[in-house]
Amino acid sequence: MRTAKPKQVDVARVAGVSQATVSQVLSAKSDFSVPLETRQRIFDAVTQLGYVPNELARSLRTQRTYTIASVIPDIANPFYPTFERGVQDIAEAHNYDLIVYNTDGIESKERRCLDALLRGRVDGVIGVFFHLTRADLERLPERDIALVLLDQPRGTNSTPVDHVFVDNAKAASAATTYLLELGHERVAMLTGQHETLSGRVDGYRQALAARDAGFEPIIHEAGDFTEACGYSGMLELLRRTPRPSAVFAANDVMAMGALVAMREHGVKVPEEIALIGFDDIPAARILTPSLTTVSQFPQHLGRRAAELLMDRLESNTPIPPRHVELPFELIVRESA
Amino acid sequence: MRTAKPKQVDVARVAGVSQATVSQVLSAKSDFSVPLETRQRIFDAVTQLGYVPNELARSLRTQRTYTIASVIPDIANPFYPTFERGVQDIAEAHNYDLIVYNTDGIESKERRCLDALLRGRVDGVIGVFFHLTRADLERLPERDIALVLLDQPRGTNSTPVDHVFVDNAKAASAATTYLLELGHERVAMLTGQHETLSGRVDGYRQALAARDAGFEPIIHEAGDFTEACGYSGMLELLRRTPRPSAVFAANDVMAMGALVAMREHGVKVPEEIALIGFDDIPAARILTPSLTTVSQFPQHLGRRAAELLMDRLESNTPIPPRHVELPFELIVRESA
DNA sequence: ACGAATCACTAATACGAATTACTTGGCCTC
DNA sequence: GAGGCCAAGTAATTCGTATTAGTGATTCGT
Repeated sequence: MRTAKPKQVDVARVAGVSQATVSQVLSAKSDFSVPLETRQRIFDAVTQLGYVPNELARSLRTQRTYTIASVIPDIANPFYPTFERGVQDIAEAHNYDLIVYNTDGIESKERRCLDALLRGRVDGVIGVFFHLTRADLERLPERDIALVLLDQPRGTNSTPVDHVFVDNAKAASAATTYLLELGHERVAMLTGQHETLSGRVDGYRQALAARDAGFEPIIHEAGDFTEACGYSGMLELLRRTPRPSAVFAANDVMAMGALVAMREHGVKVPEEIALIGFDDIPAARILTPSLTTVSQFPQHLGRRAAELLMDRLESNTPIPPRHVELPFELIVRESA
Repeated sequence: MRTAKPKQVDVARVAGVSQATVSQVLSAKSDFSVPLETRQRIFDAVTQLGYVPNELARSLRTQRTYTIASVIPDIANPFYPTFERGVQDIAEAHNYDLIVYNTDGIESKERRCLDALLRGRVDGVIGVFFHLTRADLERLPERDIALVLLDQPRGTNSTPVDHVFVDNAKAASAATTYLLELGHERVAMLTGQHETLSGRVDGYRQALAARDAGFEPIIHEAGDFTEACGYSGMLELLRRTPRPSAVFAANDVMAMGALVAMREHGVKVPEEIALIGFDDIPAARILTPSLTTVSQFPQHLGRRAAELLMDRLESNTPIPPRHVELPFELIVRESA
């Protein structure tokens, strides 16, 4: 049986050349002249031994890992799989591997994750961070790890950090305005605690203010943006008198919970209470009633983020920070 | 400004010791005696310089990467995010990172993926492979890369490859039997081309045979197990005379498509045609009517697979191959 | 025919940490 | 006061590949 893990020296021995030559031929940089006959001997030795290069050693030497990381709250949140798929597709096309971290939006996990990322195993990071500060994150570019954030840029920054984002406030405002234009007189917002999606709440407020809605914002904060919270939050809203005539949920998952709550209480959607979500998760289209929602085109978002990262990784001149705003779209279906 | 990437030698210089000592102290193996005072000097130097260990170098030396890979068809298929989450949770608890590969169930991608995995960047793999042969996959353990397959074991094997699986045939048979027991006289199966989920078709056939159903299997193969195929496949089934009285879809995604098709054609579910899916994806519960389906407990599946892998990685004695069958459950909801 | 240029290749080193084998000095014991 | 032992380290090597600086042999130009 052949030796378990042949390396370049072994190939070299079999082919009757030096390890350096093997490296030259295999990495195909081609600015070295090696006659075809010798190349062939090397390739033969490679197949004979079943040689496979060791990426660790290569990466250590070249300082390139051809791996990127993506940091998200939770892959089980239906917004992210599509997003990840976008990232993957671009990464794969450039021959990069993808490491995924779930932070659950928890500070300690974000921090652990940052530590791991600093240890040199990835060339770049695409991330959603809720707790880490600008200063925390800048440690990445300081160590030559490219960074693309999925977030609205705050302030001007000099460090090379790219941002890809959808203007959440604008989008939320559009959704709210749509409800107001339908003639709703009490539009409530159903959101989670924590400022995570605060842009959406801002947009809701702005829309009410801008159209002089004639009622105070009704903002119900229920837990952590899960379906269960959407459910319980909606129950609370149903208890209010007067009931809201429309509900804008901070995301589709909460909207789903709200829908279940209303279904159980025999509340007709949209006749009695209209409902709008945010994200256009795959299930939104299939629900009954199908969910009117705001799409951020997650796959596109992922692709775009990955493209920025790839640009940065493959450019040999420094690139100034770029802020890419991507479009949203209000997808009108049955629920509002 | 401090130097961009301090290494152990830099720490050593500042602390006034040798690099070897720094390594000893930081890796905390503790069989070396280093007085507290020296340790403290080293830790101080670490914080002063902002030293972060380089995992690549460490991995090259120790032959451990603390990274595992998970190979799945498509993270955007709603079965997998939950599964991945299970894997992640266990991996994270053991301080392992996770690389995700999507193969789309395509042979070329599976092969590329295998090549990447052989390059030494991961300690272990959890995978779903449709095309690679036993011989292909055995190259992993041969190179000391642990392997857990999500698949029914075929034949006996001597190489240390673990299997975690749900008996698809048994589960499909249970679903079909349930429909038969409801009194359905023409139960059709809606599946995709390709043998991917053939166990489920087998189960369907077995159930019909076992109960002497009195009608020929009605198996409609439509494309690649996507919602679109479920939709078009269901349209075909609706055109048949007589129509089936119940449909068993090979997975929930197809069932969703089928549901849409029936909704559009005014077919009442389950009154006119009953519907059962497979997988219990998160949306199944929320659909109208909610979907009766077979759950494989994907998160549990992921956790179990990861646990087997961790066992193998952390044991220093060889472990014989293990075959773990996990339970399924027929979740009865409204659609059947 | 002589230096220059080119070809085909190699020796040596670096990447950053882990690890093994060894050194040094002090103390204790008999 | 010889021998042994322990504490507190260090020098040197290793992991597997990429890369730089060369080397000896041949060919070319004039």
